[in-house]
Amino acid sequence: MWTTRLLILGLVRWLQPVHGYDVLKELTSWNAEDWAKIKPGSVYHGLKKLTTDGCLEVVSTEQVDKRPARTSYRVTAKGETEFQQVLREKLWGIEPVVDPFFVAWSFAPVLGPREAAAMLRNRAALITAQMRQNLAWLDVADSGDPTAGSFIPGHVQEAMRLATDAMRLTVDWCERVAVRAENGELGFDDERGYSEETIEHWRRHIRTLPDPATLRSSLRRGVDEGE
Amino acid sequence: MWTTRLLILGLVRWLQPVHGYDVLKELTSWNAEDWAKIKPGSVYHGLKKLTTDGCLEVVSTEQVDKRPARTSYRVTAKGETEFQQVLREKLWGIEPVVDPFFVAWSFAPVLGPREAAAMLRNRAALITAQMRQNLAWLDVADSGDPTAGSFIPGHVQEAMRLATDAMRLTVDWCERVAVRAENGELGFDDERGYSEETIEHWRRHIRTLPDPATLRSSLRRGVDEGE
DNA sequence: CAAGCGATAGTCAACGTTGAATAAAAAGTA
DNA sequence: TACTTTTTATTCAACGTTGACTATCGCTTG
Repeated sequence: MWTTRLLILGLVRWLQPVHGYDVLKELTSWNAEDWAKIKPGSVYHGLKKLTTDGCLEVVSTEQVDKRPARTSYRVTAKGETEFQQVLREKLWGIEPVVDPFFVAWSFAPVLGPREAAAMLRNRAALITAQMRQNLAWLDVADSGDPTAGSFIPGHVQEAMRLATDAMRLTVDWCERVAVRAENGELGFDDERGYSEETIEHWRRHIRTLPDPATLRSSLRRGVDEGE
Repeated sequence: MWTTRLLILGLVRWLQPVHGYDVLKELTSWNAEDWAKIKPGSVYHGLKKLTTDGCLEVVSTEQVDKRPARTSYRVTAKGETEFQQVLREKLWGIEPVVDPFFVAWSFAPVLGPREAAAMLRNRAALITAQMRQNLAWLDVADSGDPTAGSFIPGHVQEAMRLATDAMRLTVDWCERVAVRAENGELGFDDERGYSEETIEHWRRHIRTLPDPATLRSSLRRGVDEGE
């Protein structure tokens, strides 16, 4: 994906000279593994690919003691051009967003009206919880004393605000559609309803919300003294 | 991605017995290449993988004349179990949505306040146009005479409605943030503004909206007689 | 009637992604 | 002090994705 490549190129450009692990740490502090689905293995591959493509160059390969060698990179002129080019191509264009939920939702009629409604209400609850975390996060970012600065750039805060509003929308949608499902207005096959126990069974197998502590740790960097 | 696998499994389950090309055609009629980012190559691979995993089985391999042989599939008991299992796992759980725009947006400060504002307004315009197409689409689905039926299932219509509302939200966000960017409230570096010409240059290189005809053809199946 | 084009039906090599493995130092803990 | 866990730093084989390719049939169009 271009997202992986742009993210790496942009981070090297910003932090240069850097080695892979530092890029990785920065990405982790951005929580990018979540919202950009980028994994460690891809970062190292990306750095090597960008290098063979002439967008990055190796600054040094230092070895301290017996630890693994660290290779440092910096962007070349070609890399800078590609960065500017791709950044604008992606910002000025539009691209459909894939919400994996709606892939599964295509087959929602299989659930039948009762389970579908229960599922949607469960979803509303989960998303509401996430939304609250976002709101708390934005609260901290807002009220962080402006001198020390809350290290969360304004444009990132705005992105978070949009995400939060989108969640609110989704929650309302879930509740509205749950009602429609129950009322048989979506044409779901009534025969296939599942018992309360089945639903409880599935509910138990669901991954819970990401640990609030995880989220907070990614925040720590900016608000350490805030507690 | 699990989306590819579930989509294929679900479609074979629904259309069985089917061969690859028919699954492909169905996916195309769903416009799935857009909203699920699934490509032909992946479909054939997916069918083979699901077969070696014991979720599908080959019904027949018929050869008509000298045309390429068509392999037909049907789901096994194991496949049915996996379908039910995965479907619920994904519907009852939540998973972060990746909006590639926000990957690029991370580097928005590079644009400077002027280009950022112009970019956001351009984005608002593009998304507004898409939104109008969605609204027109929903209009047709709504007013399609209920006897012949508009062949667009209620739950799909609802999904489209949410997507449309999310677009409205995004458009407002773009316009609001454009103003903030211009007012220097986002801390973008002022030095890096780009001239009108540069902006015009980039604008010219941007992919335009998907051809309305494409969208309409995916609709044809349901509303052929509507024109 | 030949040429061209789209639909039919699928294969495959090249590429990107990812989980797992490696391995040593530093930090925590009993 | 001895033990375990975490952090540092990266490699790699296995797997999934994708664009490009093959090849035939049927339909239109000049």
